[in-house]
Formats: sequence, C-alpha cells, structure tokens
Amino acid sequence: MRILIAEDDSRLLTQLDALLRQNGYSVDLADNGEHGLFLIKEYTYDLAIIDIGMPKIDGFEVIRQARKENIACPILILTARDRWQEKVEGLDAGADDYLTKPFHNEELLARAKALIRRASGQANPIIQFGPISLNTVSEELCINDKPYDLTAYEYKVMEYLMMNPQKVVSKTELTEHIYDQDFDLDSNVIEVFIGRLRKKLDPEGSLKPIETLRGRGYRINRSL
Amino acid sequence: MRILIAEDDSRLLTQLDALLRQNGYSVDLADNGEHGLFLIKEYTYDLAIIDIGMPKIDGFEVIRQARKENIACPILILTARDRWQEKVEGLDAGADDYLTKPFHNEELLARAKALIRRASGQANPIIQFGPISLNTVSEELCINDKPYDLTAYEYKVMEYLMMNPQKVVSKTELTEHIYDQDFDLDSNVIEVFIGRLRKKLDPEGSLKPIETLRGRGYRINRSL
DNA sequence: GTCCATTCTCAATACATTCTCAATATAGAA
DNA sequence: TTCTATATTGAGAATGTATTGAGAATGGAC
Repeated sequence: MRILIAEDDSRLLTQLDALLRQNGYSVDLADNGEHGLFLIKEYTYDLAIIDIGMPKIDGFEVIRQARKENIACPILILTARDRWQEKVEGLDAGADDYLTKPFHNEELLARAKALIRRASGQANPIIQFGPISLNTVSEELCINDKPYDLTAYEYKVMEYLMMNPQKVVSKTELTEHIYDQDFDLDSNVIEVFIGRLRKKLDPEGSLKPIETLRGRGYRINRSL
Repeated sequence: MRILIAEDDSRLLTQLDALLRQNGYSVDLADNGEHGLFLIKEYTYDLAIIDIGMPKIDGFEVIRQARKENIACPILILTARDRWQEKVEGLDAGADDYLTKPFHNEELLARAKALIRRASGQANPIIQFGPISLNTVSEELCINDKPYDLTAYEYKVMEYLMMNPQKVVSKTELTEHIYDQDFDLDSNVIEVFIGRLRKKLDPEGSLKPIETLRGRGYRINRSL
C-alpha cells in the first residue's frame, strides 16, 4: 500500500517516513503543499496524510483542489494540538479523518490501516474468498484453514489482489501500489512474486488461486 | 505498561511518578486537567490515575470527556479523604476504581495492577501459553514449572508478548509500550532483549518460545 | 555519599532471509 | 512459424535480525 505524506516540518516528515516504511508501506514525501498537490494528482495513493499548517498552499487547499478533481483517495489530516478546531474545516474540505499533533505512532498506524480498509470497501479486517482468507490484522493468509508464511512483498501482492477481487489488476497497478515513485515500472518483479506465491500456495498446481489474464493482468480465482 | 497521572499537587505528582517508575511502569505526567485530557485523548494508556480536585478542568470533567470519545482505558481516581462522597460521582462519570488520599503505596500499586489486568481481559493473574506461564502478580515466569529470573526489561517484553499472543507485535509497538514518549525508535534494544530472553529461556534452542516474523515483528510460539 | 553489582544502552559486526535483476524457457496469439 | 507476454531460475545485492562486548546508568548495601 502506498501512502503520500505532505508535511513541512522536516523532522516529523522523516519520522513519519521511517514509521510507515517500517510497517510495510511505500511512501512518497512532499515537504510543502504545492508538491503534495502535484503528487496526489499525479499518482494513485491508497492514503494521503496531510498537514494542515503548511505555508503557501495549506492542507485545506490541497484537499479542496484534489477533491475538485475527483481524487477519491482517503485523506488523514494532521493538526496542531492548539488548533483542534481546524479538524472541522478539514473534514468539511473533504478529509476522512484527523489526528492532532503530537500523536502516538500506534494511533497513526491504526487510523491509516482503518482508512485504507474502509476505502477498499472492506468493513471486515478478514477478507475471504472461497477457501482463501486473509487476515489483514495478523497479516496471515490461510487456504482451507491452513496458514501460509508469506514474505513482506508476497503479502503485499496478495493483499492487493484480495482487496480487488472483482477486477483484473494490471502489473502496472500492482507495481504502483506496492512500490513508491521511483521504481522501474518495466521490472519483472511482479511476475516473480506471482510465481513465488503460486508455488508456495499451490505447489501441485491444482487450485490455481491466481489467474493470469494475458495482456491485462492478474485476478484472484473466483470459481473456487 | 504505560500510565498517565493527572494531579495538580506537584509533590504528590513527583512521588507517584517515582513510585510507579520504580515498579516498572512507563509514566506520563499532567499537572492539570486540561493537559491530562489532552494526553489521554492523544495516547493509548494502560491506566490513567486522575485526581478529582484539580482547578479549571476537574477530574470528573476529564473522565466524562474521555468516555464521551470512547476512550476505554481504565481510570483510577484519587479523592481527598474528607470528600469520600466524590467517589460515587467519579464512578458514575466512568471511573473504574478510586482511592482516598492519603494512601499507602502498596495499596495504589495493587489497585493499578488489578485494573490493568482486568482491562486486558485477563481475569486470572497467570497468563498461560502451552508450557509457558507468567504470573503477573509475582512477576514470575515459568516454563514447564521451572522458574526463570528475568530482569525488569526482559519481563516487560515477555509480559507484552504474553498479553498479545494472537497477533504479531512489531518492534515499534513493543518499544512504545515499554518506554515512554520520547524514546529512539531506531534503537535496537528490542532485538537485544529478545536475544537475551531466548538465551535465558531456551539456551539449547529447542523450544523456540519466541518466533520472529521478518519485517513484521515477534510472536509467542503458539504451537508449543 | 561511596562503592559494588547488576542491568541497560549503544554501536559494531556477523548472519540470514528476502528482493532484485537479468538471462533463459515456455506458452499464447496472429 | 514468429512475435510477444508471461514464467522460471539463480546469483548477487540489499535489507532485516542476531549477537557481542564495552561503557553508562541504575539500584542496593554500607
């Protein structure tokens, strides 16, 4: 899952970057509103974390402009402790949730996860598809109740596919959600991870949990 | 375990701080109701100790506001001895227990421990997992009934893992529950303590009581 | 307060797993 | 067949975790 952070305090920006990366997200950074707005319009994020109090283009403006262009990505705003009133204006502008600074890292992670889950239309943290179930809290994948150990990237690919079971997910889309800005889109990493997932989950080749749609992408097999 | 203390009498505040730290808790302090309310809303505590008689925002108000925002953290209120009637109002407001001043340190510690235990859903002070049992009262860890001597921090790490056996506990989460507010999250202390625990509890490497999930965190081995 | 013993912290180094990349093989469509 | 998209593989790079030891901090005894 890929997250945009727009925050002018460079210390906080660095800290957030580290925190989110440590917790398995891909992160793009903007240290001002202008750049933040550019990025959110340019790329597709699973979540944007935006500081309200930025010089020149402030957070409200970023949100308004983004929403005006029909960018649906969930937005979490950060407000200073003594400016908690701003949260109302922020939510009005189109933010989905808010957090006042300073905050506890765990709190931020919890909200980020909740927002991403909500946006993907999954009220339930356990996504089930036929015999395949993915617990997005414990990050555990089970097929017919048998748990499988996935590596970080294997998990990310599987999570994205499970969160979009109804559509064909292209390799580009997967790459964009799993890596950040400067990753080579021509790389064959996705093919590699799909291959490893298939071998791990279905060594016999009897279940075929992931379908290939030549020229279009991959999809969780719905006829299981 | 992390505790919030909101108390306007600075002598008592200092004393409580010292007492709780000596007993292995991480402590955050607020010397007025306003700050207390801010902290309890902002962070996640395992217990809040709140003085009723504070100027401006009193303890009742802090509790009401906190409960209104669905903060579930257990709350212990402190009341002056000649104001024992306040305990009823306090419990009505949403406190979980009370203590009249002055009190004995032992008494406070006992109640704090009981409240924390109750809140974590562990009615029983002994948490058992396969051959591993942790007595949270005597702070004794046994494996196959053999007791082990743990240092303060080794115990804290083990306790947190034992209290969350169903999930993967990240290093960030462990650090935040074991230390207070400003501790360097990039430090490798957790790795060090995990290493020491493993060596102490399982020098042969045959039991593997603590699993590592690369990139995610640690978990008590459930298949023992 | 001073001393001593234990424990904690920090950083350096060693180790292990996972990721990336590129080369090669296979399969599907025209 | 021939072209293109996908699959597979393995080796080196990158990253995350484990271990160690020495100095700092802490707490208890005197």
